[in-house]
Amino acid sequence: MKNKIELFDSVKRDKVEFIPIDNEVKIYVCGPTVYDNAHLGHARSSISFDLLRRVLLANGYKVTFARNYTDIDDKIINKMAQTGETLSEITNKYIKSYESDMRALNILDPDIKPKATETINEIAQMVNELLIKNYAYRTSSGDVYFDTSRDSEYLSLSHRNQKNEERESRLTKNEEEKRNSSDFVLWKASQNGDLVSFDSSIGSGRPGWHIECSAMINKHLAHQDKAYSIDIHCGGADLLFPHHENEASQSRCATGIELAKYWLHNGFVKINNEKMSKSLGNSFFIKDILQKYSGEVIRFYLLSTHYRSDFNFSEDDLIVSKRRLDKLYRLKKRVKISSDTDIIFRDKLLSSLNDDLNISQTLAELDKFISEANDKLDKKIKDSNISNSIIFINDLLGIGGSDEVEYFKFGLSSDERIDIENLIANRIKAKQIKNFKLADEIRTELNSMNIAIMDSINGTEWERIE
RNA sequence: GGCGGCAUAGCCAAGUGGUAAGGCAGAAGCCUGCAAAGCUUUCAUCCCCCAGUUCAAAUCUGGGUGUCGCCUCCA
Repeated sequence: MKNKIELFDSVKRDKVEFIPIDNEVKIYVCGPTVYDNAHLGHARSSISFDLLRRVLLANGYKVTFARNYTDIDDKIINKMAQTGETLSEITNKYIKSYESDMRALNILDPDIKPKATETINEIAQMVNELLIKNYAYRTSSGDVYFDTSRDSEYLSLSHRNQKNEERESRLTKNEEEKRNSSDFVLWKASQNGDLVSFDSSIGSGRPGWHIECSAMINKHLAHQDKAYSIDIHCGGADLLFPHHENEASQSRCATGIELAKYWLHNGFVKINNEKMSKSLGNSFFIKDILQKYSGEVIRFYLLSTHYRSDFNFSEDDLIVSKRRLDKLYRLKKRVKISSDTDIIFRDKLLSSLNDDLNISQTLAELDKFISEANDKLDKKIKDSNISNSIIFINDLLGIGGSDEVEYFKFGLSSDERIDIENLIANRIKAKQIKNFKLADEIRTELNSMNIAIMDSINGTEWERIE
């Protein structure tokens, strides 16, 4: 018997009990379009659904987790025109960079990482299926559009109404033949001068954006004989419409079954209370922030706010958040890692996360655990569960797994470390001859280098502070 | 214009009917040569405003204000 898990389903707009379709939980996350480095918004999304995955695993579920790469897109083609690089040169570069960022953030690697360019056949098949079933039509240029008026369930995902969608009329030249303004492109036929095109059973061209996710899910994950193709479909809140609406619609029409049983969306990362985005010029690349703080510190910071809330990023708050993580590592320094399981603590951490990933309560339990563990160590009460709990924390939250000494020395060169160690050695000598004035001067000097020191019976420890 | 989110202490942030978790900062104490770290205690008579339902509301209902977002590519 599994514990009860509740998740907020964006479609039902309510918390609902999670009941998997089958023994194996199938999750699909909309991944990045690989035309540039990943920013903090990508980090937030990845961390949110990495937590979901870890929570399901900790509850004893078998999970198959897929995250795609959109590696064919107009923005990539624009980049090709700008830089003269080939499609794969650009996409490989940014996929590599993305995966490096994800590793730094301690994101579990997906089981499946499909690419649009490796799914062309399946995309063409699905488009063809939609054409045959008359859910799609060709325009004179050869483009294929999805006819949204043919799906009575269209807009049921995002709860919009058709009238308002139809008021829009921002049509490009190729879109003038659309039957409905909300119709979207499934396949763009090759035109003279196109930098990229693929041969397929429906002719030469390239896929539209939405169709790739439907095709990838169908190829890699989907149940064929259930009420839903997959259990959980995740992505940023900005993808709910039109991306997920369109995905759901075309999948429903092509396969006859609903795409996902649950839809989860994470909130935005904001800067100065505005959504972080390329167009506003207020986005931060993950790799740039990694120069200054470890991936684990960034992970912990982004993890600390509930995944559905908007997250207002500030470096000051990041530092405050780090101080909280520091405590876990100071505790880790005090204990030797061994084994055994504290079932009660484990259940406490997990039960709050089982309530729509309530991280805030989980972290309160974590703080309590650290405080009680320190108290026991102060009082020399033996508790073999402490070290084991730290291991569980890392399994569940992806924090606390680094080396506890190295953690406090992030970003310092070996020369700098030697200087610090020398100063500390001099201070210990001064203390031994009771020259406290000199000892305090050295401590002040270390403080000015952003180094904090802690005397203990085991000698002097030091930490880099922000 | 349509649809939606959010509004809790100096800051960050849980809590969706039973009388305000947790973290940071602040204050006091223990410890320390002094510190730091750690531990203990303390720190919102009140949850944007108004009205209503209820024995009881931060939590439900109605109205209002502010703010962010989706409706074009976006995690």
